[in-house]
Amino acid sequence: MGTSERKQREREEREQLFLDAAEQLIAEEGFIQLQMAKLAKACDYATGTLYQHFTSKEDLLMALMVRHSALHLEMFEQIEQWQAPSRQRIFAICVAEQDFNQRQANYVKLSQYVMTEAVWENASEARRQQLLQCGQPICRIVSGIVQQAIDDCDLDPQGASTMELGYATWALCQGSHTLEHTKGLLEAFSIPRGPMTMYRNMHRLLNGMGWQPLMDLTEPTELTRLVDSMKQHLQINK
Amino acid sequence: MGTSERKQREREEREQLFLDAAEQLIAEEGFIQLQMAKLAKACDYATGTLYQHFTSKEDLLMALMVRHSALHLEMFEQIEQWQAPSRQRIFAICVAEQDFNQRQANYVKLSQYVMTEAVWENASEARRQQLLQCGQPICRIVSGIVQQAIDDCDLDPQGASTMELGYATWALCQGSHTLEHTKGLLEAFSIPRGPMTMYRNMHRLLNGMGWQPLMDLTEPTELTRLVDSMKQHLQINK
DNA sequence: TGCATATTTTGAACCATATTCAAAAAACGA
DNA sequence: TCGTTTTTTGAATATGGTTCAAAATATGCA
Repeated sequence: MGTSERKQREREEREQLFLDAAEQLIAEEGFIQLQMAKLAKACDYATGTLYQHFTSKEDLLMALMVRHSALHLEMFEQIEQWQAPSRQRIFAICVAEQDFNQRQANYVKLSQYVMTEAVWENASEARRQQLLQCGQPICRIVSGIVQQAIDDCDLDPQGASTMELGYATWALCQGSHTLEHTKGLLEAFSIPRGPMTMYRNMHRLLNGMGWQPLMDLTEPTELTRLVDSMKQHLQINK
Repeated sequence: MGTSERKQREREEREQLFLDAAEQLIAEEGFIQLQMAKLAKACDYATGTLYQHFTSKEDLLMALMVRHSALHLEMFEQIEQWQAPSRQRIFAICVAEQDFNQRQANYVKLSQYVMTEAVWENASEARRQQLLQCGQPICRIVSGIVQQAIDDCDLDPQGASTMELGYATWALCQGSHTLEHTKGLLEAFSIPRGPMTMYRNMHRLLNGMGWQPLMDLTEPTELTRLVDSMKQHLQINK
C-alpha cells in the first residue's frame, strides 16, 4: 500500500535530517559536545523522537560513521575505475584515505571513538552489522587491486590471501591515523608530522610484499612526484 | 622535615591502592563498568578522596595506563639486554607486545579508549605528560635496535631517522591491535584471527626496509620456528 | 463526515554517575 | 590542652542520556 511507503520515506528523510544536524553540531563544537536534547531541539523534534531512530547516543554516532562510509566508498570507487598499474592504485587508496582524513579530522576522531569497546558495545546489533557491511565493498575494491597485481605478475602472494595483504595496508593506515591524532604524541617522540612519513612507510610495506614496481626511497623527489600526480588524478588538490 | 616525607609516602601508597583496586574491578567487570563511588567504597574511602589523586575519571584511567607502561617497559628492557641480531630483536619487540596484549585484553581496550579525544582531553595535563614520558624509554630502546641494525650494516636507513623506522613498526602494531579488538571485524572480512597474520605483515614491513636478514615468507615453518625460539627466550610460554 | 482505534510524538520525569564542597574529623604545633 | 591547619567525608549538585504516560495525530470504517 502506498501510504506506508510514503511513511517509510518520510521516516528515512527525518533520519537524514537528524544526521545532517548532528554533523553540523559536531563540526561546530566537536563530537564530545554532542547532546541528544540539543540535537533534537535543533531539528524541532522532541528528544524521544530521536530514540525512534537510534537506540542510544552511541548508535547515533555509529550511524554517522555509516553515512560517512558512503563518501569513503565513493572515493574508492573512483580509484576502482582508474586504469593504472596496481601499485599506483593501491597507493592511491592510501593517499585518498589520508587526504580524506586530513580534511575531516572530526571524522577520524569519531571513527577512533566508535571502534572503542565502550561505544561499539552500546550501539545496536543492527547498526554494527550495517557498519561492517559498509566495509565490504571497500574490501572488495582493495582485494581487487591486490588480485590485479597478482594477475599482472606484479605481486607474488607467497601463499597469503588477497585479504591478508590488503589488511596489512589497512592496519598501517589505521595505526598511523591513531598515532597522528593523539595530541602531543608525535611531538614527544620528534616524529615529523605530515602525510609523507606514512607514505614512505606504506611504500616500505609494499616493497616488502615485493609489489612491483618497487619504489626507491633514497630519491625523495620520486615519491613527491608520485603523490602529486596521484592527487591530480584524484582531483583532491584544493 | 620527616613528617611530610612520610605523608608523601602514604599518599603515594594510597594512590597505588586505588589503582590496584581499579585494576581488580576492571578485571572483574570491564573498564566500562568502573565507577568512582564503587571504587572508593571498595577501598574504604569516600568518593571525594579519589579526587585528591585524580582530577577526573579519565585521569584515573590514564594513571592506570601509566602504571601498565612500567610493565611494558620491563619487557622491553629484557629485550634490550638480549644479545642477538637486530632483526631478531626488533621482531622480539612485536612478539612481546602481541603476547602482552593477548594476555591483557582489557589493557589494549583501555589503551585504545584512553587515546580517544574524549578521554585524552579530559585527563590532567600533568598526567598526559606523564604518559608521554613513559613512552620515551620504550622509544629509546626501539631506536637503539634500529641503530644497531644500521651499525651492523643490516639496515640502510636511506635517509630516514631511526625514529621514523621505529614508528612504522609501532603504527603497524597499533593498527593491528585496534582492528583485532573490534568485535566482529575480522570475521566480517574473513581475516584469520591470531597473531600470525600480524607477524607476517611485520616481516613484510621489515623486509621492505631491507632489514637483513630478510625473512622468507614462502616457508611457513621458518616463521613458526622463529616465534617459538623467541618466546622461549622471552620466557613468555605459558 | 464522524467516530473508534492504532500509531506517533511529546517533553517532563527519571535515572545513573561524575563531581563538588561545606561540615566534620584528624593532624599538627605550641 | 587548645587553637589552627589539613584532610576526609558523603550528601548535595550537576549533567545528560533514557523512558514513558499522556497528548496529538493518523488511520480505517460505517
